[in-house]
Amino acid sequence: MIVEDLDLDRTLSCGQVFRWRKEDGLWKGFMRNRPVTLRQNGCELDVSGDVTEEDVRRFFRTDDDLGLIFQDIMISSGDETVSMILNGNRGLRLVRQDPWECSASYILATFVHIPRIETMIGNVCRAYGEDLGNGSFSFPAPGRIAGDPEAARSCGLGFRCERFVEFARMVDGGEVDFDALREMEYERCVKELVSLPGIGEKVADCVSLFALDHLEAFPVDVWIKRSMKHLFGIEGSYKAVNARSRMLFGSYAGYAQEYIFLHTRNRAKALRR
DNA sequence: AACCAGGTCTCGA
DNA sequence: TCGAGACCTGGT
Repeated sequence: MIVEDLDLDRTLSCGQVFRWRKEDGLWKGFMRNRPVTLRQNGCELDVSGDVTEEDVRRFFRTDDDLGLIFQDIMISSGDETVSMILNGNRGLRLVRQDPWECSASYILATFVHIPRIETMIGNVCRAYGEDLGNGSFSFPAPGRIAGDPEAARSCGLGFRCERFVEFARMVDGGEVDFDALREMEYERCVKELVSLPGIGEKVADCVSLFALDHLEAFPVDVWIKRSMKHLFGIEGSYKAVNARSRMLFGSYAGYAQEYIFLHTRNRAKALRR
């Protein structure tokens, strides 16, 4: 299939997803919880796996017009540094993740390095998920975890275990309405999410942005915190940095966030040589 | 072989 | 609201 304005490497290695890997030129991961392999040459995208073209377009948010989004961010910020960062990393796209998997994963992503996050998620999939063959497992439905909370203890989740299980219970019990969260406005969505176990301001922003279509969400992790101070002189509490950044970048602040994250990480990598 | 981490929670000011 | 301290444990 043909997909414009998509750079697989930038999109899948900028830290928004945890279950994608590049193996000899091929990107292997999941869409709709099914194994998918991707190969890209320019605009041509070869997809193998039990998913439709529509699934792929939905995942990569191909309706998001990067040209328009860049324009909007530039009108809002009017900053040359931003322009350079956006154009230097064009093709990076936000992806649309499943809300349950996204929130459950980010609950595990607290106070640990990324490699360990991936290990924890892998353990959870192996313990509760469906065996899909070739050593790959699906991300388990919340009911699987709620039905056997003991099995979570051997997944190496540490102090996140309780939060993770309790959250799974609530989702399984229908206490979390992701569709409603998607429909309501960003600020209220965050407010609701933060009231759930294991979800603080940062995770709430990640879920809002990566799974619930709130493109103005602006997750502030340690890296973004440093970048915002360095590049734009924005610092302070989470709320302060989040609010000022959204003010600076506008309705698509979330896209700006991903671009800044990738830019900063690439620059840090280059600097190590 | 110690060290430290995509943050959340709790509590006091 | 804000800041400070505690927090499992495994990659590096």
